[in-house]
Amino acid sequence: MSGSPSPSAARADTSRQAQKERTREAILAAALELSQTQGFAQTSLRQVARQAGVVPTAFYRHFAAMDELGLALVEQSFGTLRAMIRDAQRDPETFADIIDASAEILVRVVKQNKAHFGFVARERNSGSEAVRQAIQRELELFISELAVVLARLPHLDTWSAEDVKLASGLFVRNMVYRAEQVVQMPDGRPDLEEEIKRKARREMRLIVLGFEKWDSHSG
Amino acid sequence: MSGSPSPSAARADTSRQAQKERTREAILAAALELSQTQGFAQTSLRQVARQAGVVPTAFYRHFAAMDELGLALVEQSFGTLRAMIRDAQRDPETFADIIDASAEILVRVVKQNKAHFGFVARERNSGSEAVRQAIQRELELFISELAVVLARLPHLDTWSAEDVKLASGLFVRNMVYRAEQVVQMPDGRPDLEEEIKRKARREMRLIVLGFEKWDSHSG
DNA sequence: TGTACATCAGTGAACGCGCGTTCACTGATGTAC
DNA sequence: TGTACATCAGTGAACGCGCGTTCACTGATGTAC
Repeated sequence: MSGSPSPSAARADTSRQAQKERTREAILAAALELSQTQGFAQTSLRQVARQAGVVPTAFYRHFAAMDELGLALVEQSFGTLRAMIRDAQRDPETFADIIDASAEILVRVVKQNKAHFGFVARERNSGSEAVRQAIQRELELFISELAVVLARLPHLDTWSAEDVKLASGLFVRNMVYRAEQVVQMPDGRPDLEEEIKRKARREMRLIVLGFEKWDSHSG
Repeated sequence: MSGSPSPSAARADTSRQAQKERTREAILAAALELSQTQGFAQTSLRQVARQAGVVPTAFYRHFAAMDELGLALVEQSFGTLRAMIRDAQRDPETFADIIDASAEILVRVVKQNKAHFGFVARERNSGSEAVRQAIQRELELFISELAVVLARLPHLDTWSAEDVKLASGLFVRNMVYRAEQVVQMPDGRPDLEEEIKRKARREMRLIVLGFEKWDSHSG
């Protein structure tokens, strides 16, 4: 009850630093929203400033150019992606099947973060050189991280590191594809959502069957 | 020897119709080339006209707007993609393994048509609404066409139509991904080229192993 | 607590530029006789 | 073949617009005493 905010915390609301951070967030949010409908490369500095509620020149207090903003959005987006994987790993096993759980989590998290996943899908192949390279590097890193998780599973635990990474790549790229579909899904269509989950599950099962046979081939 | 061109064929070089067609081709080629480095959406009508060697207003004799040009490029690109599949089907079986042949053909054809494949990869998720939808429709069609071919193969010949299409989708999407890599590959790096082929082969084999097991599961 | 000065996030005017689109035009190709 | 007229692909000037970037500025927040 008496836990009143400390003076410094209360002052943070109006401190220069806090205000600057708020403006920065507004710029990031504005760019992300505008990117959703017209793509980041077609989004102008002046549009971002207008949407963020600042004058165009204020932009330069936060980013040297649009490319720098783009890289910040890449970082933000992959933060969301990593949070999803952490989520999936600590999820209590309420699903009998890990594939069912993955499909559920994928669709739920992507739906909640359409802007970030859409940004990655769109700019992966079409962003500026810097943005594109940042995304592809992050995706490679992400595939390696998932490979570490996969390497502990039955069948895969005897594979070579390269084989596990190949499997991880197939999973991630198929996941990216299904995520693109979720992003483009119109609102209020649970039927489409179930259809995507169903397809994702069947694809994952087909790949896993390959795992099992590959295992007995080379193991 | 005496097979001289017919008068009408000779005149075609300077006929109004032939000249118009040549300009149209120049515009398409200019747009494709400019798209490669900066993306189609960032390519302006004036840039295209300049590169094609005509004045900006001449553009309107051929296309109502840039979007119409974009749709023409989608058509052109999928023509290339379909030619690749026909190529693959009538290829004499000089390879013991159909997977080896597919990897070879994929890399060879994509290398020869980097502009078209790059266009599809880039604009698939980031083009204008019209261009994006056209590409996604063509890709779906393409997956259905490949499904017809796959349905004749061992193991798959007993599958349901839906299962075959799922397998076809996995193949095509993985092919699209490896094609993106070939497009981005610097020239004169046969080592990278071999690496991509090798990975593509291994991925296809893993999926095919899934086929075989799925087969005995549900067949 | 009060005062005097420093910092710096955000402002607003101004610039030159490339853009898409309009319009009246030119002159080579095409057609009728 | 030669002439007179029609067609129409490509021209060139002009327009208003939004763009990225510069610059000197303002006034609230921060700091030293």
